[in-house]
Amino acid sequence: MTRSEENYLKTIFHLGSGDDVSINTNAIAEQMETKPSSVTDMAKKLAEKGLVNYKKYQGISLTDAGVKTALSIVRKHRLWETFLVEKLDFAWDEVHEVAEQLEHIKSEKLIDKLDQLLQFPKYDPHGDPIPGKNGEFQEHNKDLLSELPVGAHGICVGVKDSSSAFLQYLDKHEISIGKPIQILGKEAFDGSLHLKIGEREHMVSHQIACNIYLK
Amino acid sequence: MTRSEENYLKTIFHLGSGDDVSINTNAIAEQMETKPSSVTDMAKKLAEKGLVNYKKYQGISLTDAGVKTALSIVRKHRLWETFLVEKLDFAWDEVHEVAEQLEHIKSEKLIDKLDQLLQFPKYDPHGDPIPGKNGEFQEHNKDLLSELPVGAHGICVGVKDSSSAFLQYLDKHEISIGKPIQILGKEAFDGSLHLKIGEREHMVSHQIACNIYLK
DNA sequence: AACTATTTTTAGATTTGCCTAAATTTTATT
DNA sequence: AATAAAATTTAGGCAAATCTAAAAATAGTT
Ligand SMILES: [Mn+2]
Ligand SMILES: [Mn+2]
Ligand SMILES: [Mn+2]
Ligand SMILES: [Mn+2]
Repeated sequence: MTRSEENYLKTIFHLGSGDDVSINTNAIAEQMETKPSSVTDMAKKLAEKGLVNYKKYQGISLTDAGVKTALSIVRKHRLWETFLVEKLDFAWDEVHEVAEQLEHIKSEKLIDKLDQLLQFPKYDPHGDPIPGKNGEFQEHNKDLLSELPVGAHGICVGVKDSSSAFLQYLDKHEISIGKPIQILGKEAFDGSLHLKIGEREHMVSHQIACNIYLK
Repeated sequence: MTRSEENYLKTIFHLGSGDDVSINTNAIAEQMETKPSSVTDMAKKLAEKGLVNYKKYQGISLTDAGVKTALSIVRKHRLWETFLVEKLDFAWDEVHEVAEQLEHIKSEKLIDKLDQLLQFPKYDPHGDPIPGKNGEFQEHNKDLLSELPVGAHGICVGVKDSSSAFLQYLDKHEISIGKPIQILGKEAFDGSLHLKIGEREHMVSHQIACNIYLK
């Protein structure tokens, strides 16, 4: 399994939300910052190896073997991100790029030992579930802040957007995983929310609310 | 800097013992398990980038920039090996392969933080010195067991051969870094040594003695 | 249904790193 | 010094992963 193949599988997995939905060539190309023709080439190769279902012009989906492989890469990615934050004091907006590299290291023992060192974490620094050795994982049953009614309250358990810019915005406004959040009011005009975050009160735009998960 | 380029620089560095000795094309090819013609190709590329001195048929040596790059890769390799042993309970004969992959991860912050987590180690699990951020390192002033006279004693501070087979031999005979060793006698015929290792006595062949460093 | 726009695939080229086989240069031996 | 052996380089080619440009298929619109 080459690094490129692994990255394609992971991208297809994420675009399909793990289910075996059929994904567009263009969507994959955009996500991977490559050209559709390159995606077609790789689709053929992965189909050859039994990792994706591919019929010309019909889109691409992962086979069971493909899902299994994708999950093992996601597992590595999220374990490494957790390691970087927990053991090396990285901020949660600094880990993704490095984990993109580390996820391709080939050593079963390494990842098992890492899991053990971290005491078998269930969620990564962004609240995303970490698949176990056999691919099983527990997704929080969470809701987008933007979809909850006024008066709702809960604990922040994750973020949808993991970009550095968004995470730094959250840091600046002291929003982090584990923080209790209550919706005090909603602006009808633009959907912006009046929140109570811990002890403080804050206004956040609709766009922000669309990227915060509450439980 | 590609992974392949980094591996060539590291190999040239090791074959030249760090000095700017001129290395044979064939020696590099053998060490890297590749063909001499591939080495020639890479020599041209690295020379182009100012990392090696290369004139046709004259052998290859590292420039100052090349040494600096090689040292930074060696630093990463040895820090990762130390991490694997100290934090993930790998045996010293299991770390090299994985470190071969990890040494190519690109993140200055990662390696600095790893260094810190390990409390700035000076030597790796095989007794080899770990270069600092600026390439400086302290080599033990050590001697090969095979070159010491009868009666000599000291502490095992390193191994020359880091192969799994050799390290497992040492484990089996309870020879490890830090162990006191004394030469009780030497067999004139085959150069094998009668040793006191800790509290035990052992015979080791000349070949073994050629791969253990004492201080 | 016919036409247009979009998506997707094909064809052909490029780069990196490697290979084999042949040519060249250097080194060792008569 | 001539010749043989060994080391090294060149020439040409291949596979992976990408690209551009053109062709083909699908989807959307009058
Ligand atoms: Mn990530
Ligand atoms: Mn990746
Ligand atoms: Mn090593
Ligand atoms: Mn390497």
